[in-house]
Amino acid sequence: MTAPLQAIASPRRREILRLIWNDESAVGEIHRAMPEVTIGAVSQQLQTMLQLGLVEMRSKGQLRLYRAKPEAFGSLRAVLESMWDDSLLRLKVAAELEQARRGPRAAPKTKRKVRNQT
Amino acid sequence: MTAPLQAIASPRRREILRLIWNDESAVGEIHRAMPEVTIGAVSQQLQTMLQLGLVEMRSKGQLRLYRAKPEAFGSLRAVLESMWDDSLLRLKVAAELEQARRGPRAAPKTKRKVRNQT
DNA sequence: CTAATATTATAGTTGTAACTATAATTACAA
DNA sequence: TTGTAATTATAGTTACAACTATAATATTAG
Repeated sequence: MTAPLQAIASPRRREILRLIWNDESAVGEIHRAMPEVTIGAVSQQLQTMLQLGLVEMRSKGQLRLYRAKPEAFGSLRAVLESMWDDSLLRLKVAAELEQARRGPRAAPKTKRKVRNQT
Repeated sequence: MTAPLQAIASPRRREILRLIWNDESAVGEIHRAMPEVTIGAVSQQLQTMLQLGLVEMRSKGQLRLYRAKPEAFGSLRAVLESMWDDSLLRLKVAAELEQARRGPRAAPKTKRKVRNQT
């Protein structure tokens, strides 16, 4: 789920995905819609999404035709909907909160925090 | 719509949001659930989301109680769903593609590309 | 007032995503 | 073969998000 999330979080990847959501396109054709970046940048983003299984590719002559795989975004959709609708999730969250209240075990004051834990 | 998207794209912010999705919590209480970062980091993320209108805050004594605003994520949900369901959007995207095919105006070869256009 | 607690403000550090430039690859055509 | 077009690979750069450390602020209690 986190892969499709990262994909649509980037404006550039959203732009690319919209172009190949319904029809396949060659890299150069996609690039024509966003001439403010190099074609290499477009190719890189496509490679990334290909590795994540979010798009598919087929060769045709010297062209590489890319197409989005909407199915790959289904899990994201499900999670998003659950944030509002799924009462079971709400109970789960409430339980976790309650547990956090009960076991507060303070972090040691002298502990050196690790950096950049995205 | 892009604001809530950025919010849920970060694992840390997702973690925070889940904790205050149903009930309000003080910063210190939220921090107890993620002792691997400093409380300052937690406060910063809350400030960011507060500015974006994704959470709300009220003071109670020396505490600041934060709570998520699920309504603020509604537009995101709508956009996500439209990616699959809304046939009107599909037509729109197809039209844009068609336009891109017709007006390909090549980028000048010598043009120095601007960097880091996220 | 001072002290303690909770949080925020601020400045600095760092990892990484998104980019550029350029070389290498691949497919096709003359 | 040589040449051209399309794309990818690679190495380098840069902006920024996420963090740390620490100082400042606010609230309550004694």
